[in-house]
Amino acid sequence: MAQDTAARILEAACDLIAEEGIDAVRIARVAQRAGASTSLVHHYFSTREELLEQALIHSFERAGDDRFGVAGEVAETAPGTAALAEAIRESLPAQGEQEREWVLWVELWLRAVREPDLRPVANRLYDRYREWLAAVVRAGIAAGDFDPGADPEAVADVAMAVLDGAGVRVMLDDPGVGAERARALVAAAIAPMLGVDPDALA
Amino acid sequence: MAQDTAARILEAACDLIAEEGIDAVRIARVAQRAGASTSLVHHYFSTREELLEQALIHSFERAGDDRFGVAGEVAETAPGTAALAEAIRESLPAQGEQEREWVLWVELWLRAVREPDLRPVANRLYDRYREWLAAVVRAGIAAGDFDPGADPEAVADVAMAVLDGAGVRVMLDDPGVGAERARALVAAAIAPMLGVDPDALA
DNA sequence: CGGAAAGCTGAACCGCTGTTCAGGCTACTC
DNA sequence: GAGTAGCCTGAACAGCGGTTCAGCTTTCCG
Repeated sequence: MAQDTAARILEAACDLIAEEGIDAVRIARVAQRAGASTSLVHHYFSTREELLEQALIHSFERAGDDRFGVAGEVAETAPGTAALAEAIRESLPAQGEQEREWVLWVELWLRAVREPDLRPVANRLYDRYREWLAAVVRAGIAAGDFDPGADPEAVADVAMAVLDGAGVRVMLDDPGVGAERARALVAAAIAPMLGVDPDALA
Repeated sequence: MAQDTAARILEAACDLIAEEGIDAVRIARVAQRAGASTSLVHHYFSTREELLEQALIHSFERAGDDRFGVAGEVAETAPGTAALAEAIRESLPAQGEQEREWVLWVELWLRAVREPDLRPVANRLYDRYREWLAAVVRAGIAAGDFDPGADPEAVADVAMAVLDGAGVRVMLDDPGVGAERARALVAAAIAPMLGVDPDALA
Protein backbone atom coordinates (compact mmCIF):
# COMPACT_ATOMS: atom_id res chain seq x y z
CA MET A 1 0.00 0.00 0.00
CA ALA A 2 1.62 3.17 -1.18
CA GLN A 3 -0.22 5.39 1.26
CA ASP A 4 0.87 3.20 4.09
CA THR A 5 4.54 3.10 3.18
CA ALA A 6 4.71 6.83 2.58
CA ALA A 7 3.09 7.44 5.94
CA ARG A 8 5.55 5.12 7.63
CA ILE A 9 8.42 7.03 6.09
CA LEU A 10 6.97 10.33 7.23
CA GLU A 11 6.51 9.02 10.74
CA ALA A 12 10.09 7.84 10.84
CA ALA A 13 11.23 11.22 9.59
CA CYS A 14 9.24 13.01 12.31
CA ASP A 15 10.73 10.81 14.98
CA LEU A 16 14.22 11.58 13.81
CA ILE A 17 13.54 15.28 13.45
CA ALA A 18 12.40 15.40 17.05
CA GLU A 19 15.26 13.28 18.29
CA GLU A 20 18.23 14.69 16.45
CA GLY A 21 17.14 17.89 14.79
CA ILE A 22 15.89 18.44 11.29
CA ASP A 23 19.28 19.16 9.81
CA ALA A 24 20.81 16.06 11.29
CA VAL A 25 18.24 13.84 9.61
CA ARG A 26 19.84 11.47 7.10
CA ILE A 27 17.80 9.75 4.46
CA ALA A 28 19.54 6.46 5.18
CA ARG A 29 18.40 6.57 8.80
CA VAL A 30 14.86 7.46 7.88
CA ALA A 31 14.80 4.55 5.50
CA GLN A 32 16.25 2.23 8.08
CA ARG A 33 13.69 3.17 10.71
CA ALA A 34 10.85 2.88 8.23
CA GLY A 35 12.09 -0.52 7.09
CA ALA A 36 12.82 0.64 3.58
CA SER A 37 15.70 1.43 1.27
CA THR A 38 16.95 4.91 0.53
CA SER A 39 15.78 4.46 -3.03
CA LEU A 40 12.26 3.87 -1.83
CA VAL A 41 12.32 7.09 0.11
CA HIS A 42 13.32 8.84 -3.09
CA HIS A 43 10.54 7.02 -4.87
CA TYR A 44 7.98 8.86 -2.77
CA PHE A 45 9.83 12.08 -2.08
CA SER A 46 11.97 13.29 -4.89
CA THR A 47 14.30 15.28 -2.72
CA ARG A 48 15.38 15.42 0.90
CA GLU A 49 13.96 18.90 1.27
CA GLU A 50 10.57 17.71 0.12
CA LEU A 51 10.65 14.80 2.52
CA LEU A 52 11.37 17.06 5.48
CA GLU A 53 8.75 19.58 4.51
CA GLN A 54 6.12 16.90 4.06
CA ALA A 55 7.11 15.36 7.36
CA LEU A 56 6.50 18.61 9.20
CA ILE A 57 3.19 19.13 7.43
CA HIS A 58 2.13 15.57 8.14
CA SER A 59 3.05 15.92 11.77
CA PHE A 60 1.16 19.11 12.39
CA GLU A 61 -1.96 18.23 10.52
CA ARG A 62 -2.14 15.05 12.52
CA ALA A 63 -1.25 16.78 15.78
CA GLY A 64 -4.01 19.30 15.20
CA ASP A 65 -6.51 16.55 14.49
CA ASP A 66 -5.53 14.69 17.64
CA ARG A 67 -5.59 17.63 19.92
CA PHE A 68 -8.33 19.84 18.63
CA GLY A 69 -10.51 17.18 17.11
CA VAL A 70 -11.13 16.59 13.43
CA ALA A 71 -14.49 18.29 13.54
CA GLY A 72 -13.25 20.95 15.92
CA GLU A 73 -15.67 20.06 18.67
CA VAL A 74 -14.76 20.86 22.24
CA ALA A 75 -14.68 18.08 24.76
CA GLU A 76 -17.50 19.13 27.02
CA THR A 77 -16.69 17.02 30.01
CA ALA A 78 -16.39 19.95 32.40
CA PRO A 79 -16.95 23.35 30.86
CA GLY A 80 -15.70 26.35 32.76
CA THR A 81 -12.71 27.06 34.93
CA ALA A 82 -11.64 23.47 35.31
CA ALA A 83 -11.72 22.86 31.57
CA LEU A 84 -9.56 25.89 30.88
CA ALA A 85 -7.08 24.90 33.57
CA GLU A 86 -6.91 21.45 32.06
CA ALA A 87 -6.38 22.86 28.57
CA ILE A 88 -3.49 24.96 29.80
CA ARG A 89 -1.89 22.12 31.63
CA GLU A 90 -1.95 19.74 28.73
CA SER A 91 -0.48 22.36 26.42
CA LEU A 92 2.75 22.68 28.36
CA PRO A 93 5.78 20.51 27.65
CA ALA A 94 5.57 18.55 30.85
CA GLN A 95 5.38 14.92 29.91
CA GLY A 96 7.31 12.96 27.30
CA GLU A 97 4.87 13.03 24.42
CA GLN A 98 4.37 16.78 24.67
CA GLU A 99 8.11 17.28 24.73
CA ARG A 100 8.34 15.67 21.31
CA GLU A 101 5.64 17.93 19.95
CA TRP A 102 7.29 20.99 21.41
CA VAL A 103 10.61 20.20 19.81
CA LEU A 104 8.93 19.72 16.45
CA TRP A 105 7.09 22.94 17.02
CA VAL A 106 10.28 24.93 17.53
CA GLU A 107 11.84 23.23 14.53
CA LEU A 108 8.89 24.42 12.50
CA TRP A 109 9.25 27.97 13.74
CA LEU A 110 12.83 28.14 12.67
CA ARG A 111 12.27 26.51 9.33
CA ALA A 112 9.25 28.63 8.54
CA VAL A 113 11.23 31.80 9.13
CA ARG A 114 13.35 30.94 6.11
CA GLU A 115 10.87 28.98 4.01
CA PRO A 116 7.70 30.98 3.52
CA ASP A 117 6.05 27.86 2.11
CA LEU A 118 5.87 26.48 5.63
CA ARG A 119 4.34 29.52 7.26
CA PRO A 120 0.78 28.62 6.37
CA VAL A 121 1.29 25.31 8.18
CA ALA A 122 2.23 27.11 11.35
CA ASN A 123 -0.44 29.75 10.93
CA ARG A 124 -3.11 27.15 10.37
CA LEU A 125 -2.17 25.29 13.51
CA TYR A 126 -2.27 28.54 15.44
CA ASP A 127 -5.73 29.23 14.06
CA ARG A 128 -7.04 25.88 15.16
CA TYR A 129 -5.41 26.22 18.55
CA ARG A 130 -6.85 29.66 19.03
CA GLU A 131 -10.30 28.55 18.02
CA TRP A 132 -10.09 25.65 20.43
CA LEU A 133 -9.04 27.83 23.35
CA ALA A 134 -11.59 30.48 22.51
CA ALA A 135 -14.30 27.84 22.50
CA VAL A 136 -13.26 26.73 25.97
CA VAL A 137 -13.44 30.32 27.14
CA ARG A 138 -16.85 30.77 25.58
CA ALA A 139 -18.09 27.65 27.27
CA GLY A 140 -16.82 29.04 30.54
CA ILE A 141 -18.65 32.29 29.98
CA ALA A 142 -21.82 30.40 29.14
CA ALA A 143 -21.39 28.37 32.31
CA GLY A 144 -21.18 31.60 34.29
CA ASP A 145 -17.59 31.04 35.42
CA PHE A 146 -16.12 34.01 33.57
CA ASP A 147 -16.93 37.66 33.07
CA PRO A 148 -19.55 37.87 30.29
CA GLY A 149 -17.68 40.85 28.88
CA ALA A 150 -14.48 38.90 28.31
CA ASP A 151 -13.10 38.68 24.79
CA PRO A 152 -12.50 34.97 24.05
CA GLU A 153 -10.21 35.61 21.10
CA ALA A 154 -8.04 38.04 23.03
CA VAL A 155 -7.79 35.65 25.94
CA ALA A 156 -6.84 32.84 23.57
CA ASP A 157 -4.13 34.94 21.92
CA VAL A 158 -2.62 35.98 25.22
CA ALA A 159 -2.80 32.43 26.55
CA MET A 160 -1.08 31.03 23.46
CA ALA A 161 1.66 33.60 23.63
CA VAL A 162 2.39 32.95 27.29
CA LEU A 163 2.21 29.22 26.70
CA ASP A 164 4.73 29.43 23.89
CA GLY A 165 7.06 31.76 25.70
CA ALA A 166 6.92 29.92 29.00
CA GLY A 167 6.99 26.52 27.31
CA VAL A 168 10.30 27.32 25.72
CA ARG A 169 11.79 28.12 29.07
CA VAL A 170 10.50 24.87 30.49
CA MET A 171 12.19 23.06 27.63
CA LEU A 172 15.42 24.89 28.36
CA ASP A 173 15.31 23.68 31.95
CA ASP A 174 15.29 27.25 33.13
CA PRO A 175 15.69 27.06 36.89
CA GLY A 176 13.29 29.99 37.28
CA VAL A 177 10.49 28.60 35.11
CA GLY A 178 9.46 25.01 35.57
CA ALA A 179 6.17 23.50 34.49
CA GLU A 180 4.31 24.74 37.56
CA ARG A 181 5.66 28.27 37.28
CA ALA A 182 4.73 28.29 33.60
CA ARG A 183 1.19 27.35 34.47
CA ALA A 184 1.06 30.11 37.06
CA LEU A 185 2.27 32.67 34.51
CA VAL A 186 -0.51 31.77 32.12
CA ALA A 187 -3.03 32.02 34.92
CA ALA A 188 -1.66 35.38 36.05
CA ALA A 189 -1.94 36.73 32.52
CA ILE A 190 -5.47 35.66 31.64
CA ALA A 191 -7.26 35.51 34.97
CA PRO A 192 -7.80 39.29 35.11
CA MET A 193 -9.14 39.24 31.57
CA LEU A 194 -11.70 36.67 32.67
CA GLY A 195 -12.55 38.37 35.94
CA VAL A 196 -11.48 35.44 38.07
CA ASP A 197 -8.80 34.81 40.64
CA PRO A 198 -5.55 33.33 39.23
CA ASP A 199 -5.69 30.58 41.83
CA ALA A 200 -8.96 29.42 40.33
CA LEU A 201 -7.02 28.25 37.27
CA ALA A 202 -4.60 26.07 39.20
CA MET B 1 45.90 40.92 16.54
CA ALA B 2 44.61 37.55 17.56
CA GLN B 3 41.67 38.83 19.59
CA ASP B 4 40.59 40.96 16.70
CA THR B 5 40.74 38.23 14.10
CA ALA B 6 38.92 35.73 16.29
CA ALA B 7 36.20 38.30 16.94
CA ARG B 8 35.88 39.00 13.23
CA ILE B 9 35.43 35.32 12.56
CA LEU B 10 32.78 35.04 15.25
CA GLU B 11 30.93 38.04 13.87
CA ALA B 12 30.96 36.53 10.41
CA ALA B 13 29.68 33.28 11.82
CA CYS B 14 26.83 35.06 13.60
CA ASP B 15 25.84 36.86 10.44
CA LEU B 16 25.69 33.62 8.53
CA ILE B 17 23.84 31.81 11.27
CA ALA B 18 21.17 34.48 11.20
CA GLU B 19 21.01 34.58 7.43
CA GLU B 20 21.07 30.94 6.48
CA GLY B 21 20.58 28.92 9.64
CA ILE B 22 23.16 27.40 11.89
CA ASP B 23 23.29 24.08 10.11
CA ALA B 24 23.78 25.67 6.74
CA VAL B 25 26.87 27.53 7.90
CA ARG B 26 29.98 26.43 6.02
CA ILE B 27 33.43 27.13 7.35
CA ALA B 28 34.59 28.27 3.93
CA ARG B 29 31.90 30.95 3.85
CA VAL B 30 32.66 32.12 7.34
CA ALA B 31 36.31 32.42 6.40
CA GLN B 32 35.46 34.26 3.22
CA ARG B 33 33.28 36.79 4.99
CA ALA B 34 35.87 37.31 7.71
CA GLY B 35 38.59 37.77 5.12
CA ALA B 36 40.50 34.70 6.19
CA SER B 37 41.29 31.18 5.08
CA THR B 38 39.55 28.09 6.32
CA SER B 39 42.78 27.04 7.96
CA LEU B 40 42.82 30.20 10.00
CA VAL B 41 39.35 29.49 11.27
CA HIS B 42 40.61 26.12 12.40
CA HIS B 43 43.56 27.81 13.98
CA TYR B 44 41.26 29.57 16.42
CA PHE B 45 38.44 27.06 16.67
CA SER B 46 39.51 23.48 16.50
CA THR B 47 36.22 22.18 15.24
CA ARG B 48 33.14 23.48 13.49
CA GLU B 49 30.96 22.67 16.46
CA GLU B 50 33.15 24.74 18.70
CA LEU B 51 33.06 27.65 16.31
CA LEU B 52 29.27 27.65 16.20
CA GLU B 53 28.93 27.32 19.94
CA GLN B 54 31.37 30.14 20.55
CA ALA B 55 29.59 32.26 18.00
CA LEU B 56 26.27 31.90 19.81
CA ILE B 57 27.87 32.65 23.15
CA HIS B 58 29.70 35.65 21.72
CA SER B 59 26.51 36.96 20.18
CA PHE B 60 24.41 36.74 23.29
CA GLU B 61 26.93 38.07 25.71
CA ARG B 62 27.35 41.06 23.45
CA ALA B 63 23.62 41.41 22.83
CA GLY B 64 23.00 41.42 26.55
CA ASP B 65 25.65 44.06 27.11
CA ASP B 66 24.21 46.26 24.37
CA ARG B 67 20.65 46.00 25.45
CA PHE B 68 20.75 45.74 29.19
CA GLY B 69 23.93 47.66 29.79
CA VAL B 70 27.24 46.28 30.98
CA ALA B 71 26.65 47.53 34.49
CA GLY B 72 22.97 46.69 34.38
CA GLU B 73 21.79 50.21 34.90
CA VAL B 74 18.40 51.26 33.63
CA ALA B 75 18.14 54.13 31.23
CA GLU B 76 16.27 56.61 33.34
CA THR B 77 15.13 58.97 30.65
CA ALA B 78 11.46 58.55 31.42
CA PRO B 79 10.66 56.16 34.24
CA GLY B 80 7.14 54.87 34.49
CA THR B 81 4.52 53.89 31.98
CA ALA B 82 6.28 55.38 28.97
CA ALA B 83 9.54 53.62 29.78
CA LEU B 84 7.82 50.26 30.05
CA ALA B 85 5.94 50.81 26.80
CA GLU B 86 9.21 51.68 25.13
CA ALA B 87 10.93 48.60 26.55
CA ILE B 88 8.19 46.40 25.18
CA ARG B 89 8.26 47.98 21.79
CA GLU B 90 11.98 47.64 21.31
CA SER B 91 11.88 44.01 22.35
CA LEU B 92 9.64 42.94 19.51
CA PRO B 93 11.02 41.86 16.14
CA ALA B 94 9.82 44.87 14.25
CA GLN B 95 12.84 46.40 12.59
CA GLY B 96 15.70 44.75 10.76
CA GLU B 97 18.29 44.57 13.52
CA GLN B 98 15.85 43.04 15.96
CA GLU B 99 14.85 40.49 13.36
CA ARG B 100 18.44 39.27 13.25
CA GLU B 101 18.55 38.94 17.01
CA TRP B 102 15.27 37.09 17.06
CA VAL B 103 16.41 34.55 14.53
CA LEU B 104 19.58 33.93 16.52
CA TRP B 105 17.47 33.63 19.60
CA VAL B 106 15.32 30.87 18.14
CA GLU B 107 18.42 29.13 16.83
CA LEU B 108 19.75 29.15 20.37
CA TRP B 109 16.52 27.72 21.77
CA LEU B 110 16.64 24.81 19.42
CA ARG B 111 20.32 24.13 19.88
CA ALA B 112 20.12 24.40 23.64
CA VAL B 113 17.38 21.79 23.77
CA ARG B 114 19.87 19.24 22.51
CA GLU B 115 23.11 20.63 23.90
CA PRO B 116 22.80 21.23 27.62
CA ASP B 117 26.09 23.12 27.50
CA LEU B 118 24.27 25.98 25.85
CA ARG B 119 21.40 26.21 28.29
CA PRO B 120 23.26 28.40 30.75
CA VAL B 121 23.81 30.89 27.95
CA ALA B 122 20.09 31.14 27.35
CA ASN B 123 19.24 31.12 31.03
CA ARG B 124 21.72 33.86 31.75
CA LEU B 125 20.30 36.09 29.06
CA TYR B 126 16.82 35.49 30.43
CA ASP B 127 18.04 36.46 33.88
CA ARG B 128 19.48 39.73 32.66
CA TYR B 129 16.39 40.46 30.62
CA ARG B 130 14.13 39.75 33.56
CA GLU B 131 16.20 41.92 35.86
CA TRP B 132 16.11 44.73 33.35
CA LEU B 133 12.32 44.60 32.94
CA ALA B 134 11.77 44.24 36.66
CA ALA B 135 13.88 47.35 37.22
CA VAL B 136 11.71 49.28 34.79
CA VAL B 137 8.62 48.12 36.63
CA ARG B 138 10.12 49.09 39.98
CA ALA B 139 10.96 52.51 38.65
CA GLY B 140 7.36 52.86 37.52
CA ILE B 141 6.10 51.88 40.94
CA ALA B 142 8.46 54.40 42.54
CA ALA B 143 7.18 57.03 40.13
CA GLY B 144 3.66 56.28 41.25
CA ASP B 145 2.51 55.01 37.85
CA PHE B 146 1.86 51.46 38.95
CA ASP B 147 0.12 49.69 41.81
CA PRO B 148 2.58 49.62 44.73
CA GLY B 149 1.52 46.03 45.43
CA ALA B 150 2.60 44.81 41.99
CA ASP B 151 5.22 42.06 41.85
CA PRO B 152 7.97 43.27 39.48
CA GLU B 153 9.45 39.82 38.93
CA ALA B 154 6.10 38.26 38.11
CA VAL B 155 5.30 41.08 35.70
CA ALA B 156 8.69 40.64 34.07
CA ASP B 157 8.20 36.89 33.66
CA VAL B 158 4.77 37.29 32.14
CA ALA B 159 5.98 40.06 29.87
CA MET B 160 8.92 38.01 28.63
CA ALA B 161 6.74 35.02 27.95
CA VAL B 162 4.20 37.02 25.97
CA LEU B 163 6.98 38.81 24.14
CA ASP B 164 8.58 35.53 23.13
CA GLY B 165 5.34 33.88 22.16
CA ALA B 166 3.98 36.84 20.26
CA GLY B 167 7.36 37.66 18.75
CA VAL B 168 7.53 34.28 17.13
CA ARG B 169 4.20 34.84 15.49
CA VAL B 170 5.33 38.21 14.19
CA MET B 171 8.36 36.51 12.69
CA LEU B 172 6.13 33.93 11.05
CA ASP B 173 4.14 36.70 9.41
CA ASP B 174 1.03 35.47 11.12
CA PRO B 175 -1.82 37.49 9.62
CA GLY B 176 -3.51 37.63 13.01
CA VAL B 177 -0.52 38.83 14.99
CA GLY B 178 1.51 41.69 13.59
CA ALA B 179 3.84 43.91 15.56
CA GLU B 180 1.03 46.12 16.82
CA ARG B 181 -1.16 43.23 17.88
CA ALA B 182 1.82 41.68 19.66
CA ARG B 183 2.34 44.87 21.59
CA ALA B 184 -1.34 44.95 22.52
CA LEU B 185 -1.17 41.37 23.80
CA VAL B 186 1.72 42.19 26.11
CA ALA B 187 -0.17 45.22 27.37
CA ALA B 188 -3.34 43.21 27.93
CA ALA B 189 -1.43 40.62 29.91
CA ILE B 190 0.51 42.87 32.26
CA ALA B 191 -1.65 45.98 32.61
CA PRO B 192 -3.99 44.35 35.13
CA MET B 193 -1.01 43.18 37.15
CA LEU B 194 0.14 46.79 37.34
CA GLY B 195 -3.25 48.25 38.02
CA VAL B 196 -3.26 50.38 34.90
CA ASP B 197 -5.32 50.54 31.73
CA PRO B 198 -3.87 48.53 28.81
CA ASP B 199 -4.14 51.59 26.60
CA ALA B 200 -1.72 53.37 28.88
CA LEU B 201 1.02 51.06 27.62
CA ALA B 202 0.47 51.85 23.94
C1' DC C 1 -1.71 -15.11 -21.04
C1' DG C 2 0.61 -10.74 -22.02
C1' DG C 3 1.99 -6.62 -20.65
C1' DA C 4 2.10 -2.49 -18.29
C1' DA C 5 2.31 -0.06 -14.08
C1' DA C 6 3.61 0.22 -9.33
C1' DG C 7 6.53 -0.95 -5.49
C1' DC C 8 10.95 -1.76 -4.32
C1' DT C 9 16.11 -2.81 -4.23
C1' DG C 10 21.52 -2.77 -4.31
C1' DA C 11 25.21 -0.64 -5.97
C1' DA C 12 27.73 2.94 -7.78
C1' DC C 13 28.55 7.87 -8.46
C1' DC C 14 30.18 12.23 -7.19
C1' DG C 15 30.14 16.68 -5.15
C1' DC C 16 30.63 18.97 -1.07
C1' DT C 17 33.04 20.21 3.04
C1' DG C 18 35.46 19.48 7.51
C1' DT C 19 39.91 18.60 8.58
C1' DT C 20 44.93 18.01 8.11
C1' DC C 21 49.57 19.00 6.69
C1' DA C 22 53.71 21.20 5.40
C1' DG C 23 55.48 25.27 5.22
C1' DG C 24 55.91 30.62 4.62
C1' DC C 25 55.94 35.23 6.68
C1' DT C 26 56.34 38.50 10.46
C1' DA C 27 57.90 40.05 14.82
C1' DC C 28 59.90 39.71 18.89
C1' DT C 29 63.73 38.11 21.98
C1' DC C 30 68.38 36.78 23.43
C1' DG D 1 71.94 37.52 13.47
C1' DA D 2 69.83 33.34 14.88
C1' DG D 3 66.16 31.26 16.88
C1' DT D 4 61.46 30.92 18.21
C1' DA D 5 56.70 31.67 18.63
C1' DG D 6 52.52 33.34 16.63
C1' DC D 7 49.77 34.24 12.62
C1' DC D 8 48.44 32.71 8.37
C1' DT D 9 48.06 30.15 3.74
C1' DG D 10 47.21 26.77 -0.33
C1' DA D 11 46.58 22.37 -1.48
C1' DA D 12 45.33 17.83 -0.76
C1' DC D 13 42.75 14.18 1.73
C1' DA D 14 38.88 11.47 2.95
C1' DG D 15 34.39 10.32 4.15
C1' DC D 16 29.73 11.27 4.34
C1' DG D 17 25.45 11.20 2.13
C1' DG D 18 22.09 12.76 -1.52
C1' DT D 19 21.02 11.25 -5.83
C1' DT D 20 20.86 8.24 -9.94
C1' DC D 21 20.30 4.08 -12.49
C1' DA D 22 19.30 -0.36 -14.14
C1' DG D 23 16.60 -3.92 -13.12
C1' DC D 24 13.81 -7.23 -10.08
C1' DT D 25 9.25 -8.66 -8.23
C1' DT D 26 4.40 -8.19 -7.67
C1' DT D 27 -0.09 -6.72 -8.87
C1' DC D 28 -3.57 -5.50 -11.71
C1' DC D 29 -6.33 -5.54 -15.89
C1' DG D 30 -7.95 -6.55 -20.58
